Amino acid sequence: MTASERALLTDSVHDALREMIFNGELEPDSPLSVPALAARLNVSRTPVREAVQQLIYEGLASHTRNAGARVASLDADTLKSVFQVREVLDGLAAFNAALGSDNAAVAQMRKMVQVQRELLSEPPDQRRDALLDLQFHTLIRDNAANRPLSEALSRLDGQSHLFRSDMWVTELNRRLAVCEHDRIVAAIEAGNAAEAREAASAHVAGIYVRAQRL
Amino acid sequence: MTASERALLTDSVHDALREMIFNGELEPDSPLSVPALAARLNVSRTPVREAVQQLIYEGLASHTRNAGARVASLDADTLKSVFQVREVLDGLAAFNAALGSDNAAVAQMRKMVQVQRELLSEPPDQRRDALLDLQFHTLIRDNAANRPLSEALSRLDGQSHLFRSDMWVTELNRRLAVCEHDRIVAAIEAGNAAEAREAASAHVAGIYVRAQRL
DNA sequence: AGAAGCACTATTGCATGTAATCAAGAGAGT
DNA sequence: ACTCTCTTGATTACATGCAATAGTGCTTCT
Repeated sequence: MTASERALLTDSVHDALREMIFNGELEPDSPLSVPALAARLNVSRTPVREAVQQLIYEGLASHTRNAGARVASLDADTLKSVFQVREVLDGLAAFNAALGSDNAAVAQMRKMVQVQRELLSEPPDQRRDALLDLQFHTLIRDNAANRPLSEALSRLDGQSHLFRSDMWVTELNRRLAVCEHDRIVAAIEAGNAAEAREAASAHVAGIYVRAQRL
Repeated sequence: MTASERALLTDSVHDALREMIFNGELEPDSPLSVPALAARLNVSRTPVREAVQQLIYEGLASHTRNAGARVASLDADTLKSVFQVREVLDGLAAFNAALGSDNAAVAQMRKMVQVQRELLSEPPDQRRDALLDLQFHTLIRDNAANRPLSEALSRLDGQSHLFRSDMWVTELNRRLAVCEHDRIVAAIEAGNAAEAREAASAHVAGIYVRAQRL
């Protein structure tokens, strides 16, 4: 046993900042002042600086020379680009998952969709619903057995979730999402890779199209 | 004019390290000791540390807790994964480029392929040929008008070029590469997006398959 | 009033100090 | 010879110091 299993400070800070961003505690375009955050989180500037750089790398923050970083805000063009890439990569992830998932993994997917379906009868909760959706997509790409793919998708998902609007919680979209997730899982369970790819791509495209009409 | 247009030290170091890695000066699995590199490059440890972290983000180095970083080495599985993702992303880039490239861009592409064709009559030079190939692919994705796509591809290209073997310089592969590049450019010039995607995907797949039989 | 210049403050980018930690090799015991 | 322990040396992870720089608000001039 290597004694210290304590997490790196940098990573804790990174997680904390991610959380703040997704919470809305740090809104898009908020400045990310290293000294201020260091004081707020009771750590020195170094781990904060490194965490902020990770955010920049992930596309969750942007940086300008000698002017520090701010939380990224997605303009319409970038959003479109992100979803265009997700369309093919989520498709690929589903394709691979259809070839590689074992029964346990499929069962977990089914369970997640089931949870979402049951929540349809309850009032919408944007945070919760977005988190569930994120977890579902994460589960699929984890079964794609392709690390570079997972990492790329992870960044794109993060950027997607920067864009949070009321649209995500309309009844129509919640129902459609469950329906589309169902189709993806069914294809994966059947081992039908081509269908899984098509279903996942269509799902991502659908999310984007529905986001367009606010 | 904002006075100082001098590049950030961190970025210079980052570029220097990339260069060393692609040169073979730093071979895969070489340790990246921050103090040693700092001394070698005559800068303090901070910019080196940050540059190394950028390499890690890019997938050009890997890191283990309290043990520092080393230059990444691609095992067969990872290489396969990288190429699987490149297959769809380079396809998407070509698709977009076919829709968005202006005449000047197409002319530049044509010129690059022409240069490669002319070099066929000269003896192979792995460094030069790999660089040309990289530039060609970069040119196409720059015309895809999709920043997230470019960034993802940039990382994957970097990882691809970590894997450098004699295979790249066989006569057969050089000829096939020119031929395939030609097909891509032709499709882009014709504005035939579907064909461009297919051509680019096939090209990437071809590179991988040929790399397999060493 | 509006523009231009200026001093001030906060922050960055880089340098360096330091305790904790790990890898590696010497030496002792079996 | 083999393993185990311990020391040694190097390195990381984090803290902090500091000069240079960008933004901010005030003052002054037109």
